Amino acid sequence: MGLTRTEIFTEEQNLLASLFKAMAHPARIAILQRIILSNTCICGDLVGELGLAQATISQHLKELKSAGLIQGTIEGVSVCYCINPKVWKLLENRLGEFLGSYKGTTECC
Amino acid sequence: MGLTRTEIFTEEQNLLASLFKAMAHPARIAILQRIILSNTCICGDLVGELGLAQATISQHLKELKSAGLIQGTIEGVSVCYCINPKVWKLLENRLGEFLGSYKGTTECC
DNA sequence: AATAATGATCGTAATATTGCGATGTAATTA
DNA sequence: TAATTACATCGCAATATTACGATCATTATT
Repeated sequence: MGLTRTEIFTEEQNLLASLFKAMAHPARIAILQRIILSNTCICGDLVGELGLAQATISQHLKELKSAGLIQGTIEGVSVCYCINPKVWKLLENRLGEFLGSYKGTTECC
Repeated sequence: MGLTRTEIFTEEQNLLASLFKAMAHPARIAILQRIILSNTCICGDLVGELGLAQATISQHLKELKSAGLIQGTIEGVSVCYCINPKVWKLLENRLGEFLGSYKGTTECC
């Protein structure tokens, strides 16, 4: 017990859940917003701007990266992160589909 | 340590994160999909259809309810759940806004 | 080469999540 | 009223997440 039984769900359900999970933390939302804002990538800035330790930021970045939402390239001494356009589009599509599948027509409960 | 430092983030960031968190599990995605499918509410059916114990389903329903995504009303001996249209719309708007704020214009990393 | 700067990773403590059996509760049926 | 049905809640074990200090690796500067 204690671990998600992914095997009993569909690919789609697991994919959506994992994308949601990657964004299910205010720090990661903040990181994404910050990256989007200054379209051109950043990184060390994040440590200064969010009030979290460097190790913590790095960990959150890793999660976003392993979910595919962002990508990072080494740029001299620092690392430049930016949105992964492909995955972002996929997310937009799947999410739009999922959320849009509910047409609040008939009032029930 | 070990607990999310919500106080250092904005309302918006915390709200988005909590909505994502509510949906960050395949079982809860499955439950939402199932509720959406048969627009009219259900409940005990879920236990039969997803391969999880009744206690587990009940727990997931509670999380979805406390996030405001669904609502339940007692219907005789059983409980009828359905989407909370208001929160769903809010979710659609906020999410659309957030995802849409990225215009994959300039390629960077 | 020595030092500094930038991040990643490790180890650890605190807390949260997931899943389930067992039990409790309220309404329905016999 | 007793039994049944449909859920909720409790309590527990296994695992995951969050945060951070400390340390490691890599590149840049002196």
